[in-house]
Amino acid sequence: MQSLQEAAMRVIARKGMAAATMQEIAREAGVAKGTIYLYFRDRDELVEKTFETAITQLYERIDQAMQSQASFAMKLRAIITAKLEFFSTHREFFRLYLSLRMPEGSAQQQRRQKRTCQPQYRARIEQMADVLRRAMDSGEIRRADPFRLALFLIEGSTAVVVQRVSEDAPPPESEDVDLIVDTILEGISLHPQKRSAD
Amino acid sequence: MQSLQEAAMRVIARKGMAAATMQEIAREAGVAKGTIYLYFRDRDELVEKTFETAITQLYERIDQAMQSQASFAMKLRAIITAKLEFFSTHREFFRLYLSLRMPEGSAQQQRRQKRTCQPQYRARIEQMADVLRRAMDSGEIRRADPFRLALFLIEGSTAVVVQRVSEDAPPPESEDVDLIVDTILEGISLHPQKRSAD
DNA sequence: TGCTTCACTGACCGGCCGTTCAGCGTGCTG
DNA sequence: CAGCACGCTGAACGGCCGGTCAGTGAAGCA
Repeated sequence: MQSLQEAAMRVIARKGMAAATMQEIAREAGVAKGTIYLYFRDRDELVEKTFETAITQLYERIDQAMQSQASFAMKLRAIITAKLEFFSTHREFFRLYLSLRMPEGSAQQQRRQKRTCQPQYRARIEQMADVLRRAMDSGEIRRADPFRLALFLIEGSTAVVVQRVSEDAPPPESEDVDLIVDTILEGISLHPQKRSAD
Repeated sequence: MQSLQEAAMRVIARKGMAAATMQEIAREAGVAKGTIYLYFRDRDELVEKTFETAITQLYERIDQAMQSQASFAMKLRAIITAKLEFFSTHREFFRLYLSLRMPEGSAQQQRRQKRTCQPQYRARIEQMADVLRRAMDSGEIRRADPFRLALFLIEGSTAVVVQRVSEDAPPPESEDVDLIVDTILEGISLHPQKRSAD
């Protein structure tokens, strides 16, 4: 049920994955603990389904952002913008996202995670790597290992989102988007002799 | 005791933070569970001390790398190299490092983490931000929020380390160092009209 | 050899939390 | 109104795990 997933997300956002108990999720949703088990087999399924519902929304946003742009630079900007915007309207989801990116929890939980959440994350990196690969082929960016570049880019920007989520009044999204996109595209070096031509 | 910390690190590397039980850490160290409590007050103290011992080594390496270099570009390269080298000889430590960077676990554990592990991580970002700030003042790099840049850089390179640690035969460190340093300094854009002058 | 010390042991305890299920109320049906 | 279906409840259960402490045995000593 919708409201159970929302409750789960809120509790996880507040307490963290490990400390979010079924009891508290039930209380947050205004039902008894047993009720959750009418809709989800166990805790893992609740968490997994909650993750999937939310991450699918993020992916749709990003896919959309990607397809509607021509040049690599514009695609990159659109992707980063979509990500920052998504997480500023879905702050609740962010902590769950962070927890499920990497394998944690008991061995049993890890097996289930491997089936669903991890592949989702991996697929997203592969997708970004593809975008990079195509941009390399078309000569828009220089050649480098696209998978590692994608990792660097995605995790770097995730770190900025972590910071934004923890701030009471984060700067406008466009500012952080500029910081990320400019750094990736142009780097941070100043070349006095070359730059004087600008 | 040394060997208890090493055992803890190995078990956490194998099973993950949440699934690493005192029982298994004791078995790994070849002692009884109760023995651990002769040297550490509780599980949290064991984990915390283990983390501190290892992270201090990493910091020493990085401090050393930083001080022995003049230009920002060389400093950056030295820092990234130190990080990659450290984690390829201390793979065991990496999973613990990942787990304690960000707050997780029960509310009680989080309080303890906040006292020791989190500040360590935060301090490292501040340190990097300082290096960036000085490079901006000296005109070596362009101006941008140094703290966010530091976050981006550190987490981006951590992501590359995650990948390296999971690979059976990662490429030589220098290759990944080049990828990271070049991306940060010069970006990934190709500017056909400008580059033709190279 | 008998006594003391002390590092170490591991069975046990208590609490926590995911999971279950007998039972309850509500509303519909005949 | 009796009978039934059904969504929901929450006390109880069981397993797990961190933490404890009475006990063990080896080593040192007189």
